[in-house]
Amino acid sequence: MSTKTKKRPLLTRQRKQVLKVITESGEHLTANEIFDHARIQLPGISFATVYNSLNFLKREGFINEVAIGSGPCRFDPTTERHDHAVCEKCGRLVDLHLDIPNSLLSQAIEHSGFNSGSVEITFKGKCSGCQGK
Amino acid sequence: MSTKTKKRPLLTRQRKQVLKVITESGEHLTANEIFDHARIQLPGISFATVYNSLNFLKREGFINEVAIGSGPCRFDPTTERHDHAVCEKCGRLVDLHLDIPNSLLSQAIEHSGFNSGSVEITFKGKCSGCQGK
DNA sequence: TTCACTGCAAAACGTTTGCAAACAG
DNA sequence: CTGTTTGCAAACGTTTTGCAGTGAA
Repeated sequence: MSTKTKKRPLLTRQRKQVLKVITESGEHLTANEIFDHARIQLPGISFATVYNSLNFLKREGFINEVAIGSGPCRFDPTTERHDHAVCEKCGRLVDLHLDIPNSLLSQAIEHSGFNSGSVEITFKGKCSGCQGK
Repeated sequence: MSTKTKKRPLLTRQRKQVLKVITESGEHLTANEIFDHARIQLPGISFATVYNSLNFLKREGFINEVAIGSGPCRFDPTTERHDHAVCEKCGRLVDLHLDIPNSLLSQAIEHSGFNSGSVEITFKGKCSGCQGK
């Protein structure tokens, strides 16, 4: 209930660049890859700043983090609710937009005892390139 | 289609112990926690062997790996299809058994272009202990 | 004997942190 | 001036690897 001034978002040059890399890539990049790409236009940027920016952007809701297995996290510019397909063979990660029935959401809330939240589906299968194997 | 002898499972003492710890804990332990617990009954067991065993058990389908955020992986003795609820505040992880409509599975297959696979739901919300915050 | 598994230590990897300098308000 | 962010390097926690020794068939 405070009337104090909100902490403002402060999108610095570095943070903007990190966000831009993620948004424009069309993929789900790792922190390392984001660093490499960001460095092209901002040669002085450091690793720590990339991680710092990623945490900031995550906290402020500009991006999402996607964890798969024990490997590095990937970052997703799509913040609206959506799902993922992961290839069990090669680890390929693809966005999906599935229709979640309301019954499923209420079932999840009921079974977990958690407060209302969001549902995310991970579909594990074999991508087109790995089907034969 | 081979008629060759299958590689036998080879459940050694160490691997059995790791599996036992995971199965009997009722939680989703990290590799570190599994090591600590396994050491009680098998004092000589090493870290590397725990990881080695975890990879073996994973590969052979005895356990599943659950990744959340950038933290350590957790291990799940439930290998049948099921879902998870993760608390966004404290990271608590709970098993769920939700009814997945067939339409959702076929939608996932269709949208992804992947071969048939399995669907896993992650429900993100606030657990009972974190609701007020 | 043979071959896979274990234990140990060290390395590799991903991520975070401490701190001084740079910067914005 | 004050507080935040940056860059650098070093630390940290997690996971993997190399290799000699052990143990089971």
